[in-house]
Amino acid sequence: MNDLFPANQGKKATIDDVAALAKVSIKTVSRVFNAEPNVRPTTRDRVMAAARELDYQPNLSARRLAAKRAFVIGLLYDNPQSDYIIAIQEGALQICRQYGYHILIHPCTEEPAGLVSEAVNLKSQGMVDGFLLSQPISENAALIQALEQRNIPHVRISQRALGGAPCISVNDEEAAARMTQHLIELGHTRIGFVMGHPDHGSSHDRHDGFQRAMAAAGLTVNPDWVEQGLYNFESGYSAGRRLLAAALRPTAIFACNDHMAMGVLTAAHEQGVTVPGQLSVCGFDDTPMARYSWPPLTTSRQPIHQVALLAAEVLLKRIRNEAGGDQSHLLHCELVRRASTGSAPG
Amino acid sequence: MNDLFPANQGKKATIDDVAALAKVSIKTVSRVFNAEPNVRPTTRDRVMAAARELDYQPNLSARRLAAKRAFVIGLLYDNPQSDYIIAIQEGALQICRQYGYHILIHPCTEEPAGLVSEAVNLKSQGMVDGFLLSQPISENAALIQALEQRNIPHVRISQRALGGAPCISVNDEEAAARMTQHLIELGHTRIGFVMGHPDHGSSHDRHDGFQRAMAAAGLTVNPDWVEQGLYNFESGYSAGRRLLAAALRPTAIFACNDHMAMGVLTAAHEQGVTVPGQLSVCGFDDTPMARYSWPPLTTSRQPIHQVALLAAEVLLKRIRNEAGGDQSHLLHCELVRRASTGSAPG
DNA sequence: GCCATCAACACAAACGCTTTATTAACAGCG
DNA sequence: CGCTGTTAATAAAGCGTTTGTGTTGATGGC
Repeated sequence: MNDLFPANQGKKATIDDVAALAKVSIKTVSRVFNAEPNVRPTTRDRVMAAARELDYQPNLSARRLAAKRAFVIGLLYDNPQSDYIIAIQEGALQICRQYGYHILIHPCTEEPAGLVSEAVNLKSQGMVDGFLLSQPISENAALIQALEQRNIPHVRISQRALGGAPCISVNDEEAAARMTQHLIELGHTRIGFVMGHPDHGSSHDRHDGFQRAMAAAGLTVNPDWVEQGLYNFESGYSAGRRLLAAALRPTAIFACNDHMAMGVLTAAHEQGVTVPGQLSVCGFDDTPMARYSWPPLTTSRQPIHQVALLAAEVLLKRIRNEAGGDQSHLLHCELVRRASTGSAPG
Repeated sequence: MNDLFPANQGKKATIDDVAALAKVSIKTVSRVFNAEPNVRPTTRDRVMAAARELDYQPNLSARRLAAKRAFVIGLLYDNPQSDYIIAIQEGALQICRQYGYHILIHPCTEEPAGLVSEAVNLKSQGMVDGFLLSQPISENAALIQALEQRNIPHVRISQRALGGAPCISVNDEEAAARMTQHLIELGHTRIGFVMGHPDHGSSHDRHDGFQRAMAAAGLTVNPDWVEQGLYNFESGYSAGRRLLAAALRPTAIFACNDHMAMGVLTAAHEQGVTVPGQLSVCGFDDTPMARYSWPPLTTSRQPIHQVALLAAEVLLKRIRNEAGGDQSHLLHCELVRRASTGSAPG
């Protein structure tokens, strides 16, 4: 800490102080701080020196008022999975810091009724410059339409194209097919599937991938072995119980996310079914939990961090009218083999 | 959606428009919107009606500049546990919304070197009005001192008193003693303990509680059965392996948090030690994961949500100079019995 | 009926920056 | 050397609030 006298006489320096000390007009100081052209290097240095000496910090409120920009992006989400949200927050923040922006979080835990007006107000009050929409709220048509109609910059993290805004997607279909193929390669033919929440686009994509891989291997999907889940532990648990209660039960269960896979594992443990001896179980997402379960869960790792980086970058470029502010991106998952999947019994 | 023409001719209404329509001065409009006294009810109604008609939204940037308040609080944290942070964010946000404030997140994942100046800048730039400090950064002496020295409002979530700011604490010592007592009541006398990260105050408090309860029951703490951990799965796993490798091993292991308890569970599973038949395991925190482990984990539920509510409320009162802005609070945990603890064998 | 009191409101000056014109400096060119 | 065009810097006008100082009309005590 070399700032023994950081609060210079208790008064914060303003742009006028800097201009006076550097013997230039305030506009020139503004130019320097906004990296605008038409400033001679020598002048620039003089301004910077003066700013440093006065410990000058541009007042953000004033900048915002004058420039009509907030230097803040809003992060909208209604996903209850902490790990996912935290990863998105961290990734987005990493980019924001590079651009000198900040993040305002806006979880929508309650009914989405007031959500649209809340979001619009946030923008019209000058709180934020745009929004990053995480799944599944990024698939809310009313919200997207409202943002689009008012020209509010936004970038969506979603598997579904919706409106004209850029969209950062993960190829869930492909990854689910890859996972199914992994089970098939282990010799499984009786494969059960636990679907995710029907409102999430990802749930359908993963199901599609499963179906495609099964068909490609010439295997039939037994409808009795396909259960509807809700992306949470409880739904996975009850789906697991139902699947394991069948007269002829599957030798492998592919749950659409890790939480449900954990539920399936618990159902198996309760009934004394060994994993992966008698039953292989796999999930999706590679949540931290997947490494800590017993046995550790085979799953598919989403590049969440990468998604967040891209989403924030595209949004900021969009806000700042830079190139690349309208590009969508498609990312891929990575299969993570752990101990919960093994060769088919018999 | 009843706002078919929300953007009234595309131009946002200002306080002048409202004043003109209501036939009062802008100062009066300001009074109404800030709930200040000296406005006749009839006048107030006229202003509100005009505001509604024009869909007036006070411009926050202008308010901030003029009032020198940001209507935003910063949330500082360096805790890697997503569930904890998300819970804190949600609780704090709940209170903030009541007061019309917002939250700016500021995780400090890297070295805390620049942290102090970052935080101070955030305040001096007018980005935030104060800070909510979560564990363990709330125990960073340099940061606390800097905030205190510059009179930056802050509230700490921590077990350790530090400086003069209000502190929201959880009685970890008591809860750990209660948990230990639970094991003793189940007949255990050979009880192992996995400590948390030495930098976290909570780790020491929980250890103290354990020691106290053991002493109170006339049991001796075998130093061979006390392992140092780091509050993560891996450290719990290796501590578990060491404890289970002992010639005479404990019949119960109390891990200082759920992550480490999961590690102990995995170590037990690997060695074929049945839980809770041969070994009881308990954790601390009641993370969502604890419900989903096998067997479900006995743990101690921290009132995280309550902590966040209180912390935000005290901070906002402090910022707004209301009563209660200097009160510290101490909350209590709740023992959550699940299947991972049972009677001592033999 | 007059002066003090007070509620209710008007006016104008900040707040600290960006932005739009505008002027000054400076080069190239015939 | 004067003309033009470009670059560097200035002056002044907002941005939409809050806030301090003034002003007015109504109330009440004597």
